[in-house]
Amino acid sequence: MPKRGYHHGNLRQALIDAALILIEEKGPTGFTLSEAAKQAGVTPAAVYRHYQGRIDLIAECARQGYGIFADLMEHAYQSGQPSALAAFEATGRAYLAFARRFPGHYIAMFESGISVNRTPELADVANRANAVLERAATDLSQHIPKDKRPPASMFSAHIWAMSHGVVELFARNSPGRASPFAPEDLLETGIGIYLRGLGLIKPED
Amino acid sequence: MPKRGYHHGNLRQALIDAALILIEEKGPTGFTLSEAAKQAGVTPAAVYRHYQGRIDLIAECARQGYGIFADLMEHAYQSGQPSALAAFEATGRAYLAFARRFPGHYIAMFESGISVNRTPELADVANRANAVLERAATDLSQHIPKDKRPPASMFSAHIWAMSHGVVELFARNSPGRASPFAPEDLLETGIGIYLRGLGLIKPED
DNA sequence: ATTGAATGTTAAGAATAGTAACTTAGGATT
DNA sequence: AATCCTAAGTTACTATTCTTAACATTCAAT
Repeated sequence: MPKRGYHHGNLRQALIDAALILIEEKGPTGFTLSEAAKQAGVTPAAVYRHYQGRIDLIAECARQGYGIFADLMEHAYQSGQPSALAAFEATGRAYLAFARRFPGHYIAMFESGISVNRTPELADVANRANAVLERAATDLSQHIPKDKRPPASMFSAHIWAMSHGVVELFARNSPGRASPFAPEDLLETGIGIYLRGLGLIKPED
Repeated sequence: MPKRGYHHGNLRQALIDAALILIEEKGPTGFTLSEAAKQAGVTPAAVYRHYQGRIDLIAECARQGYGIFADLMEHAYQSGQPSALAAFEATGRAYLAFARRFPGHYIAMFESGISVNRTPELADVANRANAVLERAATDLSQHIPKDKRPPASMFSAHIWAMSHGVVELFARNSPGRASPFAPEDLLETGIGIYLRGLGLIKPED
């Protein structure tokens, strides 16, 4: 931990780190720019040297989050190759694992109200993540007869929706909405049933 | 519209109405208690005669939302009787219809970070909504052989997750995350494939 | 008519967001 | 090495918001 003089040295990232912790603790609503500045050991006004304001700070959290997310999904996809099914399932698991492991990023990305079209850069990295899932879906689609095959983008949208829904409803510590099942199980069984519906895995599992 | 004197007459509800519009426009984060008060034509301090603060105001929006939600789901369920499948599908459609028609309520319920266990009253009404979906799932489950039947609560959790995911990702005007499909189609096809996976509808549809 | 409770308002505090003007440190150029 | 430019902080200030406390008004029941 480098002793800090007048200049911080790495304030830009320190603010992100502080914001991520605060977002995780108190939600994207519940933290103030001043708090993030204090966490980083700096006056509130210093933040404006690096970000346009509070929202811009959250947007950068989201941007970094999408980057990590896309990398994880990509890695999971590769790890399942050459089996299209294994790759697909690993990608699904990676979704939930990311939400668990990077809650601050996840919230900034999906629960903060930041539009993904805020900047072209943000849109790009978000598309990259989306593309991995869609590719996994496309690969797997090949095993469905062409005439009964839903568009890969629809396939991937379904999976994304279920994954996101499980995360939002059951993986966050939403007291009261707790289901008796672990989110991982919920997602795995849900996707399993869905894939069976597409004829991609056998009835007996 | 009654001319307003010193006393408002129905401030409690007027604040809710104002908050719902503001939530819809600017998100649960983006509106201030003062704005809601101004909308209702009253000073900020007056709000505290009826609510403990901003969060409490949002919580009441959520509570009313759950009430409407449960009623709609209940009605949809009844409308599909006596067919378990029709009732189930109507219930699913009602979910999305509610999100579309009452966006402010929906956001207060699911995107505001309000815990459903904030008050016993809130928990009750939320459970009532949940119970409808679970009952629809239970009914439909009867058509699955007992040994291959997933628990109804899991079944309903899957459907809820997919519904919620579709709403969050594709039904809100999330620019950039727009899919080429209408949310209604996405949900209907998604649930259709899922039900097929359970053997509840025939392969040829 | 009087009184009490409910429902407003004004006034005042602390905190926050954001802006402007000033200060310091460090690096490049000479 | 001395100088100067720029990046990155600070302090100081205003406007807005949240929240409480004290005061004012209306309504309804005696």
